[in-house]
Amino acid sequence: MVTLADIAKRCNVSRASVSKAINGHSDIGKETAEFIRKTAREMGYYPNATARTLKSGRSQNVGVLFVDKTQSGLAHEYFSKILESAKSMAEKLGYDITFISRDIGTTGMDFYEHAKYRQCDGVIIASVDFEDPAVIKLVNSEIPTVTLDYVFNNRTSIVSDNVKGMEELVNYVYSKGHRKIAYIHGEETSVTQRRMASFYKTCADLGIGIKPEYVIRGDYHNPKAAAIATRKLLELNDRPTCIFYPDDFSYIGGMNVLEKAGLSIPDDMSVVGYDGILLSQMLRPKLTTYQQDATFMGEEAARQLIENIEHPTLWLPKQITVPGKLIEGSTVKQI
Amino acid sequence: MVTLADIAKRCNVSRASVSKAINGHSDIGKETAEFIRKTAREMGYYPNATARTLKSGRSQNVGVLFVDKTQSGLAHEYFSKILESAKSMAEKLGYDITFISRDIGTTGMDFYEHAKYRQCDGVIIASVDFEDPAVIKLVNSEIPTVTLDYVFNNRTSIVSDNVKGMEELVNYVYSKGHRKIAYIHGEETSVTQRRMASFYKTCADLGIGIKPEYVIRGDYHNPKAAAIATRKLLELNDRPTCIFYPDDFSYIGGMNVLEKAGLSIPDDMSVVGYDGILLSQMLRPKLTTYQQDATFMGEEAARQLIENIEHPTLWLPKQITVPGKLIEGSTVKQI
DNA sequence: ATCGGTTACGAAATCGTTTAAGTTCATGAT
DNA sequence: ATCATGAACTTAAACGATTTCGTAACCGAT
Repeated sequence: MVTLADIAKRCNVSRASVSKAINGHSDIGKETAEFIRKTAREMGYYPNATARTLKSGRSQNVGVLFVDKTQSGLAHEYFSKILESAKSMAEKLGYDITFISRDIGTTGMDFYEHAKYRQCDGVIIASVDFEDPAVIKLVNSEIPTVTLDYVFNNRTSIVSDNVKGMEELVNYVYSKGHRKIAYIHGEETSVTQRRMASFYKTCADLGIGIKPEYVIRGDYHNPKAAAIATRKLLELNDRPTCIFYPDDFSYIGGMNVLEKAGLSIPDDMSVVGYDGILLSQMLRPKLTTYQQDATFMGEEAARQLIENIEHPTLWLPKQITVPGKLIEGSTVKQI
Repeated sequence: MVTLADIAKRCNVSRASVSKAINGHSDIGKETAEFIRKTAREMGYYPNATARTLKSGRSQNVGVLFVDKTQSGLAHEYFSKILESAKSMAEKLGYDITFISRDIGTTGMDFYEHAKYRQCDGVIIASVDFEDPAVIKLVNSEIPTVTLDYVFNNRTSIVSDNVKGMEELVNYVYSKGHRKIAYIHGEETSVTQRRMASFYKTCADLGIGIKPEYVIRGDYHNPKAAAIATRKLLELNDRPTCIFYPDDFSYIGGMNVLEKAGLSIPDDMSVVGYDGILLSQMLRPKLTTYQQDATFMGEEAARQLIENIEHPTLWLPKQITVPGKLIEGSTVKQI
């Protein structure tokens, strides 16, 4: 391994000068610096992140917390897209990405300790139980963090605009003539709360009442739960004319139930999803859904976090709401 | 931050003794060690991976190379499952996971240099272009590596048993009476080669000839390509009775074409997929497919890599073939 | 009393880099 | 001629751990 000392010896300068040349500091002669850099290249030098981190306290490494309650975190297109784009952006800005988990090996480290152990400059938090004390400890620590789809008031957060999303969907199906709208919602999370509130409010603003039995609990990314909920809706005397699913993937479960019941989509039942995953646009009929801009969210998370890391003084917690867009498929009939 | 020195001072011992106590070395008194550990706990000490790595040369960190030609790497359930399970296993064994990419920031590091820069103890390589010189450089370096679904003769590899998978699928549809079998295959990769070879061989063994026009190129994870290929097959005078798709996801494209053509699955056309992703079991009719054991593959990759890292002397390159299992859905008709 | 062998600990070097605090020397101002 | 200034380097001390070697103390055996 080529070290600064090797280059220093070859160039007849001190290690300090080599370091300065490599890092482009100002107090080094232009020619000397160039000569040193040229020699370094020739000798096949590349820096040692570990030594650099130890001395400087900065690792150029961001952690990601991506714990998966439902075992579907990474398998979920929405989250994997966020991760993928956050990774690309972080790399573009010169940072690597390391997964932060609890309890690596046998050491009982929590998230905060793990992040410190690896000297992460910051942490991106997504798809976790945000009420977990370990998550709260991390968020309240001195380590910069950015949360996705959850807001802590002292931190920057990137949230998909669930209010607007739900509003647009409701308005859309309303414009198609629907008044009896059912909503199969996901498990109790802040995202669900926001969507539900927006659902109720938009309906109220439009002057449509929603029967209590039209709002049923399902689960995100869970076609089976959606199937069960769909069956319940079909058993009602006064059936809805349109069903909102927790997300595109869970809609598959509902789709099967509807087809088995001999109901054609959208002629006998209209449906909408949420997420805008690739699959939804491959199904026939194409699903009407609200596409969240996961790519932008991931990029923005990385950008904001690194901004916070590199300019801690002029940083203020921001709440960034990312709009998506309604994708008009063919699953909502004009009535 | 609490350091070894702080603990040493508090305990009135040397830093060396603290290190020994923490790491459970033998040349330290039992009681002293216990006392030191207790004090360390009280003081809220946790080690600094960076310093440890710098001195010891071991980072307890493995890199993953997960480059995405098709932009679908992480979005692909198969690969995200592999990653997820490799991550869990690595963590269980005391290792963290860092993504290794080319060209972090503006430095022109290749994969090998990047891995060295971060002092990765080993690298898991999946879903990349294995003929990329940068990948080959990494694989031929002194850094332990494990490859997934690709074999280098000097390295351990974990490959899904594509030969057996294809064989079982062909035998299955043969047993259902099919003789005119079409195969829409993925892009040219070693996996495709293996599946194709097995497809032809199994058909030959069964004594069925395959018309050249029954074998068409599609793409992995690409419903549109599958749709186009499916249309071509439907235009044939002598249509196949069963179509093999590159994978479950791309089958969606074919499914739409078949339905639009008024062909019912499996009554008018039988189909099989590959992968066994969650979606395939949610569709109706349930897709007949070959489920790859992605979870085991990821775990095994981590296990093997860490074995190689920790016992380099008694290590030999291994090629581990992981069988999957046929999932009998309802998309193949008995004829 | 001496010797060899453990056991338990400490001193000090080391990993590769960064950086605060000098030092040297030429330059220009007074 | 003197002195402040600044550019260009060097020195040396960190950063937090690990690890080799050394040594003191104690044990039992001769």
